[in-house]
Amino acid sequence: MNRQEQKQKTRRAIIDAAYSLLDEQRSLSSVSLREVARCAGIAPTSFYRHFKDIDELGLTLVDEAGLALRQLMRQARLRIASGGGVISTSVDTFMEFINANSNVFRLLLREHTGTSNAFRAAVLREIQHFTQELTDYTIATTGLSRSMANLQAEAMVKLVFSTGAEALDLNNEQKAQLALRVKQQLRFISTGALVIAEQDSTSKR
Amino acid sequence: MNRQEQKQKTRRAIIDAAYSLLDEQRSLSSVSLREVARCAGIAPTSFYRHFKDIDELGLTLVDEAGLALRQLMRQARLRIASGGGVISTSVDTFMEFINANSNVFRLLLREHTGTSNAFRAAVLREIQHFTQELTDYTIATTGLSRSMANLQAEAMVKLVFSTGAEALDLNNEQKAQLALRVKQQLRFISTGALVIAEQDSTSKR
DNA sequence: TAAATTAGCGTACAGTTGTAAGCTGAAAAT
DNA sequence: ATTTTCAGCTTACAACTGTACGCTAATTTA
Repeated sequence: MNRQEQKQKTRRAIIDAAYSLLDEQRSLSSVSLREVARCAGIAPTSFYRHFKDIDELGLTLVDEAGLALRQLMRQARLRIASGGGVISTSVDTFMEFINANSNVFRLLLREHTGTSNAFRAAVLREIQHFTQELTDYTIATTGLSRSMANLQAEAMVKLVFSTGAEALDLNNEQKAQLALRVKQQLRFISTGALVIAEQDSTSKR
Repeated sequence: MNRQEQKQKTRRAIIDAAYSLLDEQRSLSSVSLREVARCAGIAPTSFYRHFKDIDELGLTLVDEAGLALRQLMRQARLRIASGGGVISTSVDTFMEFINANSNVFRLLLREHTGTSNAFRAAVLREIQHFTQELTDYTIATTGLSRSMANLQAEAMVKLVFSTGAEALDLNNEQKAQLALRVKQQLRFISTGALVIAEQDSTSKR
């Protein structure tokens, strides 16, 4: 085996070890370098051959998590194209993501309100990316103004993330009920934005 | 001075010390018993005369923070009674709270998505309390059904908390803009809920 | 006044942490 | 074939953690 290949493999082992440590009870800031190293099967000091800090590893994890989210969005768009309501399909996709990658989503949630400025900023960037794409989609499909579409998208993303956080602690049946609730709530936002946009445009004439 | 009084005073010192340590960079789980003791001006072991754990202290903090929130809600209701829109007044009150008690709000935010089940549950209870009162208020002022009012209130609370989290990192001007945005978004929800409720009732006839 | 209670302290210990220093052996470069 | 590079190791250390144990001095109780 190549030297570079071997190094990449170890790097993967470190990243996977970190993910596996991020269960319900642990956050990035409470995971120690030695613990990660132990779990990855390397000596503590070997960690430095791959990352400068635990923080550098953390940023890598956030980036990977963000990438997973973006892939999720693409998947959702594909499903919409092949029929099914926008809201319903998006929520279902999101919920599936949370189920399948709960540790990844938990990471984003925790670091979103976490103690590291760098991590917070990184997560915020990912969420804004998320919002941006939803804004564009909204403009294209509803003809709303950019500012209105952006307001609507932002509200929706915040609501969905907030609901996702709640879903993490629930069983499957409760998750299904929660999904129904959030779909209805998203319809409130979408309908409200539409009505208010109409009001604004007619009152100006 | 009484012995009990003295003990209460020290207990306060411990609690205040913990709050003062909870700045942008620290969370409850990263604050050590020794650190709190040091900051409160007592010996590490004296901590145990007041709390069994660091966790017991944490729960006390969450409870106090929740109480502060409930007081905030009462204050907001008073202001609404003396004129001013419900939404606008509530958001302004909330934003003032975040400004004046940022460490308290940060505590709630962090522990809401944090690593301790007990803390998460405690924060969740406070938020549900918050939602419940808004639901009742909505029923009383709009005549919406309980289920619709509850959906609306839940969405609003999640949106406001989410926005509050974002506001923590911003300067005053940005906060003001954010407040405007969230007010508009809340109107989306309120209007949408109303319209959909009407649609539902007419379609049934 | 004598006895009991107790808030707070000092000492101590075992366990953890991050990371500095230098070694080894195998892969890569010359 | 020889040298260089470098991923991973072992050892080591100082700093920090939670908390057990027992003492002290002051307040409270009897």
